[in-house]
Amino acid sequence: MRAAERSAGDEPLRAPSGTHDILPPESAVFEGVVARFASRARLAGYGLALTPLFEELAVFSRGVGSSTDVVTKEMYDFVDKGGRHLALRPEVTASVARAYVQHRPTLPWRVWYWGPQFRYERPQAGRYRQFWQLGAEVLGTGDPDLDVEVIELAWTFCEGERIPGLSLALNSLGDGACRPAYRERLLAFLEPLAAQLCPEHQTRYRDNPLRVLDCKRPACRDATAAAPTPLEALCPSCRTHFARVQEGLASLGIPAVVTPRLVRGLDYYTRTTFEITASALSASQDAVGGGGRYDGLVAALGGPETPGIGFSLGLDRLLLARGDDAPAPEAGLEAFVVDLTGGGAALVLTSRLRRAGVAVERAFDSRSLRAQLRMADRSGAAVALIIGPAERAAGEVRLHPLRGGEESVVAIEEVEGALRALDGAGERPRRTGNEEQA
RNA sequence: GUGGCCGUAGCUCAGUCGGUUAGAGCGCCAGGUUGUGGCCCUGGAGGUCGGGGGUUCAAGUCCCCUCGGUCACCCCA
Repeated sequence: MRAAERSAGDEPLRAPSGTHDILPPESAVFEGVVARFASRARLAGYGLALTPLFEELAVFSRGVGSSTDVVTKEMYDFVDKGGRHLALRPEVTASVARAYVQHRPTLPWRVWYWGPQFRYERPQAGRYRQFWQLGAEVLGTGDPDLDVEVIELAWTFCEGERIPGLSLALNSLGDGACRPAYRERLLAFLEPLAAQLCPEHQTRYRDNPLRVLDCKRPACRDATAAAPTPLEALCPSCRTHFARVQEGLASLGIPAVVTPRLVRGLDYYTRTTFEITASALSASQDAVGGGGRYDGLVAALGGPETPGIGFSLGLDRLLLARGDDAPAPEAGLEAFVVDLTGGGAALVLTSRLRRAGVAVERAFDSRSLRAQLRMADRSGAAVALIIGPAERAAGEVRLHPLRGGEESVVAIEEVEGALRALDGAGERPRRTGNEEQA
């Protein structure tokens, strides 16, 4: 079945598999989360970085690592009309590092971001082909205090979003000094056990032995029960760094759980790595976010040796973990214009009010008064502004409160003042009956 | 990539052993009230029963294929 044939059929068009529409009113929840993250990030000195949704393939193959699943099987890559080999971004950290190399802003450089990412995987609950992330990255300092600060931002933000059952896993993977030696040691350990590993890792363990530690299949779990962990192989400076990160987290009251087998799927991590999980998510997709230090990434992309650390949070999963409390938000409308004279009066009045900063809607198609008032009621507006032939002739507007109150008539030039007055009065809850009668 | 479950109206679903013109609730539209929303009442619009093939006098219902959705494995956010 060719794609062309498939789309030529007369089946209704729908969003591609693994993507989903985020529409009102739920989209307002999404919007709110992003806005709260933005303000937290700003407090900590981060600026917004908007990098392209697609990059040269090499940004990811060299940045993320050519043996990772993300790069080998999950990338949406394509050749454009100019023959460039591009890929939709499967994550953002590598893009940020590329942007740093390209523009060389002064260090330390703190940026936050949000936007969609793409991975070609089989969709399931909490896992999409286009998914949304919030994240932050800091380049230019290897100070462990920064690790603490970055983890704190991720952690306190999740807490602030009232996600139930949060926990924080922490590990250190070592650096350029101790990791290669550890890798050899692990390989030597795995070599004689290869036949006992799960089918997938029987050959793959050579490319990326650390991943075997993280494999959830019983075969690998049993075979590696006694395997050395990166933590016990840390060199002195990595050990000191990790100790200070733990101290710092403790001093802020952040409950990190040291998890020696936490590996994570991207190759660029060095030293500190962490993952935030939520018990409300299904056991296998319980990560709402994760991150870590990547002191070699910038150099791998052709820049100078520059340490860095960051994290990203899955927006879709954040919302999923928080449950369906999606607070159907009000439209926020102040007024709804009901025009019984053909619509021209509404056209002029809504325009005038909107220019004055009043949130206002109207009906179209010259519908009946009853129909227009029904729309006004459902719109959530506080008041209907009725213009019939009589009002129009007199240069007036009838103010009809929709949530209780007395109807009144004002000169059309004074509508804004009257709305303001009503708004002021509404601040003291005055229930004048009229709502919910048995 | 592998496996389980599910496809009937915009939404949630019913549809008996295969049997007449495929139903309900919600939503939407109109009217009840010639200028007053919600509640109530009446009426209306809206369906390739996912698609194709087969069995049968007869298929929403049984069989095969296919497409789509969903959940899980794997991996990750």
